[in-house]
Amino acid sequence: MFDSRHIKTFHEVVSAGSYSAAARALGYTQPAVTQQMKALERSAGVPLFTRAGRGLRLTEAGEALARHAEVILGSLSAAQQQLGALARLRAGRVRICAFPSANATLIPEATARLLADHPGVRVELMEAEPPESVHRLLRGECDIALAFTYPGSPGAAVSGAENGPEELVEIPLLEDQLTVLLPVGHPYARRHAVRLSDLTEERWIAGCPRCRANLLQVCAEEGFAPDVVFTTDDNLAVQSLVAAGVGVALMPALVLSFLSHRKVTGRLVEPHLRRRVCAYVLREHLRVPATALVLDELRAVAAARQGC
Amino acid sequence: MFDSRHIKTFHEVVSAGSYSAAARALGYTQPAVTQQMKALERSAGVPLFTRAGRGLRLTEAGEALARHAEVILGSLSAAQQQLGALARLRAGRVRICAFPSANATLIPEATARLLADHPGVRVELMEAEPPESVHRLLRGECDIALAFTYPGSPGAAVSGAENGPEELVEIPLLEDQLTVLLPVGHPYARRHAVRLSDLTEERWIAGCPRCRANLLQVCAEEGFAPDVVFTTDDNLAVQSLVAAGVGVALMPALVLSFLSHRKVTGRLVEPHLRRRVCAYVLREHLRVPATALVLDELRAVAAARQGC
DNA sequence: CGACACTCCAAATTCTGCTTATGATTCGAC
DNA sequence: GTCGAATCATAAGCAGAATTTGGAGTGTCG
Repeated sequence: MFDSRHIKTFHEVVSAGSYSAAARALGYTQPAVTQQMKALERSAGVPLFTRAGRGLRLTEAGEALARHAEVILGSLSAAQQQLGALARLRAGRVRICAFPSANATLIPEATARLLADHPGVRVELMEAEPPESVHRLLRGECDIALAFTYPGSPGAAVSGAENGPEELVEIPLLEDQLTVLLPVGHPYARRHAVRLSDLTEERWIAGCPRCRANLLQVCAEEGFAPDVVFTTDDNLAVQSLVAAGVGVALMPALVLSFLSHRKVTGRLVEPHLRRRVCAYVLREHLRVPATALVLDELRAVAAARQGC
Repeated sequence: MFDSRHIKTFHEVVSAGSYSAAARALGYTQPAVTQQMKALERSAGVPLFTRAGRGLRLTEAGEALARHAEVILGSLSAAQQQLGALARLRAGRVRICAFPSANATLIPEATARLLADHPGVRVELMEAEPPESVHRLLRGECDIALAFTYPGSPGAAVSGAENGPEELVEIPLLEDQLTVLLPVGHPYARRHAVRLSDLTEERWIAGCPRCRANLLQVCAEEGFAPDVVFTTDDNLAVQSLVAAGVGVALMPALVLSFLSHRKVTGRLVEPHLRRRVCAYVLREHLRVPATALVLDELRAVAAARQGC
């Protein structure tokens, strides 16, 4: 097996025309080049050079190796260039798995920022609800998972049993305030904030399973069991159901920011309820430049939104 | 610049699926592989692997490098194979520059032997008279030069002034007896040997310039100046001229062996005259397997002919 | 004929890389 | 759940390699 350094030096010797010139070009001393070429000839088993007065001449084997050297150094250079592009964020692919409301808010904004500065980085997006997204991360099907957790719930992070092997890293992005979604004609629709305990007699519309579980829990903490008459994980359906007067619903502010219906309004709820939106990534993937970059953008976007 | 050994190990790790398996396959210990891959990731600037429980998974950069590794190792292997073929005499090209009578005798015989055992070796033949053939050798236009020298003449070897720089090596092949070519009707045509001093009154046909010079010299040593009525370096013409009775000629036995004319005969000459046929090669070229092989074959052919 | 440039040679130093030994971790089996 | 096999990471030690340094010979050019 030839040493790529020897090949490189050999190629330089051939194009420079002398050992000394090659040594100067490569930052070696001349004896180093002499020894490298000697080692190369040894591993080739055939002389490569013939001395011709002041210059040197290639033997048949030398001519052959010179041709191969072009190819070898070319493919080495191509590999180096491609990996360099990945390292310097001129290329890269990041697979994100997020829940629907993040896909509609954080992800597009972060992607827009990303493409502005690093047009070579590609994003692949897939959708999954919190428990599943982390599983996909652990299965290697995505690089970043976005999930939300309700306080008191087991937490999406460690829901995958042990997190020791894969070293799952949790990156808090924002605290998403929960609002109560009311039809505009509702008696509390003009209040600034609504006490949850004032809604014990309402009919409720519940969202995704974990949202529904959270609803039941916070109501239980307030001392009542909500009358859930409808359950759907389609936020648009929830909004329409509320508008139609079927019932009220808890709705994260993140979702409200991209839904709007003339007949519904979101009000802050007392006590303050919220869900934590976090990004998850395998610790080893933090060293992947493109992944780290997307995480930075997500953090920036979340911080900006938190500020509002 | 990637180290080709690292690329090879990386490729083995990818196909074997683990560091340990790659180490076993390559004859390394496991920590050696760990260090090599660490160094490779350092020079790549990007992580290449992600640990997935017992196995490992490639990152995007790792996938890219794995694809390049195929190409790199392929071209390295191709180079090694071609140089190996040259070293093991499965391929090779030898350029020989010889004088006409060698081209008609020694060269074909040696080439026949050569091709029998080493069909991959190619011979390129060019023709030149002794002074010129060595010059071509020094100019790198051929690998082996065949030349003849007459005793007492300056010698073809050092005729190129200094032989220090290029280290010209002289390899004696055979001692070529000179004969005198007589028409069959000549009074001495039946004698076993003819004394040169008996031919003082003959008309002479001279060959190439150096042959002519040799003729003049040997005659002078016998105390007479030959009456040269014709000069040509065409041996066939010489033979015909002798057959036509124009004169007599000195003719090396090597030439006689492939010329034959009913009306002429070659007789040994007294005193014994001969020319030395030698091969010349640059000392460095002795290490080129194909060149050395051809020299061996030439030596063998010459020795066989000498024995006759 | 002298000066410069190039190469080779030999020795010493610095270095990189491999190995051995040890510890931590994970997966499979009982 | 626990034991055992296997894997990887780390540290220390050592050997071999590669480079640099210093010196000499040689050809080339002015």
